[in-house]
Amino acid sequence: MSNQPRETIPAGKVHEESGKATERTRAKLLAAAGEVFARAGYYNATIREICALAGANVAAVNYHFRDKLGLYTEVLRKSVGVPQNQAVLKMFEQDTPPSEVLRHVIRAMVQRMCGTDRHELNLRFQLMAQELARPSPVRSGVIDEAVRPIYTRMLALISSMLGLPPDDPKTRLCTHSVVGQIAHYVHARPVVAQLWPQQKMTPEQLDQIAEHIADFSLSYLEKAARNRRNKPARNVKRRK
Amino acid sequence: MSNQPRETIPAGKVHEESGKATERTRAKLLAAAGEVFARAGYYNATIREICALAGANVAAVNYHFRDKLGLYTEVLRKSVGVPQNQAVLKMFEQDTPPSEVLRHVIRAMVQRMCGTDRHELNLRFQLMAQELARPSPVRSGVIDEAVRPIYTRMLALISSMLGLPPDDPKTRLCTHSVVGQIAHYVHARPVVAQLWPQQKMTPEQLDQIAEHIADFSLSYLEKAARNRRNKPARNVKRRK
DNA sequence: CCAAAAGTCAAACAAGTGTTTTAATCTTGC
DNA sequence: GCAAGATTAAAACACTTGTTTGACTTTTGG
Repeated sequence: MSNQPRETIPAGKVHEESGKATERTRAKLLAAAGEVFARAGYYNATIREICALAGANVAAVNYHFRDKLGLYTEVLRKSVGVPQNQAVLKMFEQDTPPSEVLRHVIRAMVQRMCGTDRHELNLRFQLMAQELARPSPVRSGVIDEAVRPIYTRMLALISSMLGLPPDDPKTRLCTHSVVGQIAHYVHARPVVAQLWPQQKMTPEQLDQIAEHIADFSLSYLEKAARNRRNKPARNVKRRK
Repeated sequence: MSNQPRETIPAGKVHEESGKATERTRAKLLAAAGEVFARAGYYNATIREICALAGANVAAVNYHFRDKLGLYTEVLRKSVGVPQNQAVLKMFEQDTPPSEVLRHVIRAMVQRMCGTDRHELNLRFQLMAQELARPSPVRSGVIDEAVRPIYTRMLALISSMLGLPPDDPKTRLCTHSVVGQIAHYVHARPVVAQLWPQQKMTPEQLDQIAEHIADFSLSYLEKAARNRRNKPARNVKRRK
């Protein structure tokens, strides 16, 4: 009896991006979910918010994806499995000195994790960052498929700079030092904002942060590499 | 219902556990809440878990403290306002070279934040760490009263090492680099555990981590200080 | 000793969440 | 065109959480 209470599909979008209405709902849900999950993380995101953003009913999530976790998993698969993914890993195989490669990688991670726009490529990193801070039920899989590839290459890169095996504790520690500096600006953002109000996370400032992290890290890495080259038979040891 | 809303909690009571039963309940609640809040953070902690640990009824929280936030605030006040607090800040005024002070501070923060036992002193740092990752409604106050004092001294310390003003962007960036490395092991603990299973966070390994973070950071800080001393009129700039 | 206040307890309440149901609507194949 | 299936919608459900209630028990002050 009742006319459609709220705006049904506006007349003009009969032939949208992908033809069938059902596929459009699915796509809109995925897009909205990516947005919300990337901003709020798995637990803080609510299905109702995602559906409101997508203009869909809450039951749509259960129909198209099994449940919240199914939707999240699909978002991850879309985000992790895309070919651009390879572009990220290609960063590690540039034809430049390792220090420059590291600098590029750091800059990319800072911009993608801290930036506010969530297009395709950034999404992956922002989801990863959320997973770092508040692991979802699929944490293990996310880490293995999304985090570990980058982590492994990071280990390899730093390993080559240090002249140590990739699984040497020192290599690990250095890698975590680099990643930790980056992740800090993502995780502790509200705290940083209060302690350092001038820091507004503009693209220019993000670049400055990235440059600093690179400088800060390379100082140790290059020194350790020099020490290692001079006396390659023993551990790097220079304090006290 | 006759209680005036937002009445402050009776803070002057200093009776210990041996006192009346009511004070004992209060004390047990505070202890349990400290434990749970430090482990799970404000949002993940539940009143029911706290009360179960304290052996009290859920209504006790609303009776003795106004609500969950009142309990949390009281835990913070107990933890932040204690005289041991000063001991932490004293670390910054040791009669040793700045680099050694920094090393001590880093070691203390790593052990206190990452350790599993939650006695008095560790509590403060673990609560701070939780507040860094997932700010509670009283975030602003916590930062001003608990985080900022340490942050300010850290800025001052690194400022003195760099020969730059405490609010120089470089000083800020370096401070965040140090803190970020530490916080990473707290926030991303499950991820680190999966990527680096050998890392068990034993006291010995925590010490190794702390030493590394100090070495890693001092490399840049001391080099920057040297460069600054040699040409004090211009910015530190040495790459490319 | 005993009432009144303070404190405790089990239970209920209120609000938010993910999920399911049921019916209505749309799409599709014949 | 139309019935069967696919999709959507509104409401209800189940569960968790913080909070409150009202009866009960303990403590307190005279």
